[in-house]
Formats: sequence, C-alpha cells, structure tokens
Amino acid sequence: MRGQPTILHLDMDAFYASVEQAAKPSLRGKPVIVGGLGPRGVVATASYEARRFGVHSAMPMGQARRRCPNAAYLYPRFDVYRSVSETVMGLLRELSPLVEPLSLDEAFVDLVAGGTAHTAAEAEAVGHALRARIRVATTLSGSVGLAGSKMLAKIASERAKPDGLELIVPGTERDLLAPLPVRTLPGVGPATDGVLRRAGISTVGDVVRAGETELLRLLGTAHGGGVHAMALGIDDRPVVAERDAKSVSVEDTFDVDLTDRARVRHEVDRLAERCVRRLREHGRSGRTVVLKVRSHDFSTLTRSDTLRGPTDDPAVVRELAARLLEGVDTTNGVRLLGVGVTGLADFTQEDLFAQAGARAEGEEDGGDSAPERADPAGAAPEAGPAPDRRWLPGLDVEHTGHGPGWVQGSGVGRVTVRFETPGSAPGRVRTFAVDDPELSRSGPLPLTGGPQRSSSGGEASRPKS
DNA sequence: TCTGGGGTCCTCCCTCCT
DNA sequence: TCTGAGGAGGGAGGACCC
Repeated sequence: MRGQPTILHLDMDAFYASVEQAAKPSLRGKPVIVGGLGPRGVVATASYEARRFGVHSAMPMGQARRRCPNAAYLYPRFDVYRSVSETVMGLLRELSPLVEPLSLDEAFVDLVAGGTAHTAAEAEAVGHALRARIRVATTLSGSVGLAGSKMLAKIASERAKPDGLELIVPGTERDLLAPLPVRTLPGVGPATDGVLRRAGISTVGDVVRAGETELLRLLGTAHGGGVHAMALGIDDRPVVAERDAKSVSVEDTFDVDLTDRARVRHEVDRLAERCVRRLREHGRSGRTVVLKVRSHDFSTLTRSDTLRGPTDDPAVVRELAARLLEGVDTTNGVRLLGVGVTGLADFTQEDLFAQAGARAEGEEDGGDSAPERADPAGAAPEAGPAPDRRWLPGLDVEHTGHGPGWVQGSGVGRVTVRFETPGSAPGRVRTFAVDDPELSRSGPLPLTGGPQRSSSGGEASRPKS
C-alpha cells in the first residue's frame, strides 16, 4: 500500500437510470428502474428516487413493481450507456495512462502514473476538477474516492455517494475500516459472510481480532489470507490498464421453462452462433467450449470439452455444444441455457481430422438459417412482430409529424410515445397504432448540445477538447 | 417471492505423464 | 516391469463482482 492517496476510483451515480433521466426530461426527479422487463427480469439500476422505496440492483422485477408501482420501467439501452461511458473514460485517460475500467460506470485511475497528483491536496483537486468536467460533458454526476489502494479508493467512493468526493487520509485506514461490515471487503459475498458470521465475525475489526490463523482455518489459504490482509488495509493490487478477456459467453433465460428437446437443441445452436459472433468481434478464437444449463429448480450445471486447437468456426462450436447437451437430462424443464468459449487465442488451428467431420455435420443441420430473436421467450421462434416493430419501453423513436420521442408503453395494438429531447421541456404524450407508418425506431440523441440525432445510433457527447 | 448477463478466480478431483 | 510421487492440465462447481 502506497502512502499518498493517489489512486482514484470513479463511480457514476445510478448510471443507467441517470442516463435515462438525462435523456428524458419528464423522468427527472422521478423513480426510474432499468432492467429486464420480462417475467424473470431483475433490476439493473434504480434511480435514487426509486431506491427510497427499497428498490435496488439485482432485485426481481416483480418485487420492484410491488414496491414502486409508479416508477418508469425501461429496457436498458446499452449502446447509449457505452457511448456515455466512452466519454467519461476519455476524461479519465487525460489524467493518466493507467486507467482500469471495471464496468461501463466504474474505473480506477493511478494518478501518479499520469503525473497529475503526488500529494493528497493535488489528488483532491484533480478529483474535484474531474467531477466538474464529467458534469459538463455528460450532464451526469459521478462520485470519486481517493486513497492509497484500490480497495480503499472504492470504499471511499461508496461513502461519497451520491455526487460527492471522499479522500481517505493516510494513517486513518484501520480506524475507518474497523466498524464496517465484513461484506465491505472485496471478495466477501453472501457465502463468506455466512461462514464468518457463524464464527462470530461480522465487522472488519472482528476479522483483525480473529487473527490470520483463524481466517485461514475458516476460509482456506488463498481466500483467508486475502480477506485478512484486506481487513488490515493491505492491498497491493496495481491499477492495470489493459486486460485480455479470458472467456466469451452468451446466455439466455427463458420466460417459460423449455421442455421440448428439439427446442432446447435449437436454442443451443443459436447461442453457439451468437457466442462465435462475439468471439470474432473480439478477433479471438478458443479451445474449450462450455455449455451451461440451469434447470427449473435453479440448479446449474456446466459441461465442457476441449479441442486440440483453438477455433472460431461456428459449426465446430455448435456441434461441440450439441454433443455436450446430449449428456444432460432436460426433461424437467430448462430455465437458462448458455454457451461459452474459454482458452482464448489470437489464431485458429483447426484439427482437420477431428473437426472436419463435425463441421460437415453441423452444416447439414441448417443452423445458419436459424431465425433470430431479440430476446428469449417461451413462444415459438417465429412468433411476435418484426424486430423493428417491437415497441419496448424506453426505446428511441421518430414520428414524421411530431419529431423525436421515446416509447412510454405499448399493448393491445397501441403504442404510447412521449415527445421530448434531452434539451427540451417535459414533452407531451400521444398514442398511435403499433403499425403506424409515420412512426419508426431511431438512434439516441446526445445528452448535451444540439437536438440532432446521432448518426451512429449510440454516440452521445464527446469530451471537450 | 424469486432469483439477469457476462465475466474472473479458486478449489477439488481426476487423469496422464514422467 | 512395477510402483509411487508429483506436476500439469482438464472438468466441474462455487463464490464473487458489476
């Protein structure tokens, strides 16, 4: 652990929900919940207004609706969040070459590596300036934590939320950590928390008092040693700018459990195709194919097999996933299916003898012509309107007469649209037939600047030059 | 009142090889 | 030729994170 608090952790406040509120003036100051809206969806982000009703991330959507029936429920628009995130990450990279993104809304920055701060006072000034620049570039707020290690910087930003900055003064770490619950420490989730609680350990101070030997006994060598060190405030993990992905996977939870074996097989084919597409987008190939099956009772099993060399051939992945499926009993119903590839490489090395057969067989299955669906459902693959006629809540649309707006809701052949833009006053609501030819899907508008539509379908504001 | 999606890392067990 | 030790690698599952 270094002395000076020059590791910065940025955490955007209620990110997805805040982006939606910035884009949709009528939602500002109101509860907004972003997540999967199907019967098995969960909350991705709740605005602070919704959190007052007890709604939080990972909560089942049904529960959220009961707690906060008047909130706006929106599908996530990841292309927009990604675009705003790029703007924010760009601002961070102006501070230092050592920026480690953890997700779209969170990152660590090593300020010393960038030469931007060497003392607590300098770090604090950089943090305040960063928050102001983020506000100008995106209209959003982010919370900043500053400390001598990643763990402490993250704890600091959590304490600063929402819309604040906190710096942990060197020498105060142990006193600050002691009363916090053990769940505060990275790597301590529900299971570890349970083990520690049963041993009478509920705070970070309790961990320190229990001692390293007891932690090793309770949690094993690697985990116990790590938790004990963290409790002492010892965290030497460096900020790592570039990290190669180690696996690529896709998975779908179905609205209704699948029992038909042919349908299960079809879904595995689709997932394998999608997985390979993702793999190729990353310019990678992989050796090990993993099939994931979650049953009706939520029990999950994985089956995997390793090829002699890496592949990015969809037919090979499809065939191997199908072969893994053969060994799995799905008669009681399948809730989730997933296909992943690990053992990633930057090249392919097809084993012609082992894999050519599989490829030929896969092509005969006609997997390439399988119909695509935007999201999983219990219905047959062919059911439902065309993808560009599905009016999901939150979606950007354009009406030839009324201009830009977003879908507020739809059903029984009607779609309700609110016409407003990030820079406008709260707009008016109008209802149309779902097949109204004057209504079409469109790209998102930038959160700052003029009312013009972004051409990329995802581009928002840029960092100021 | 039911539990998403996309990852990483660790542990345990087994097999193979030397 | 047999046997045991130990390391490497694979398969499965679990915990955790955002």
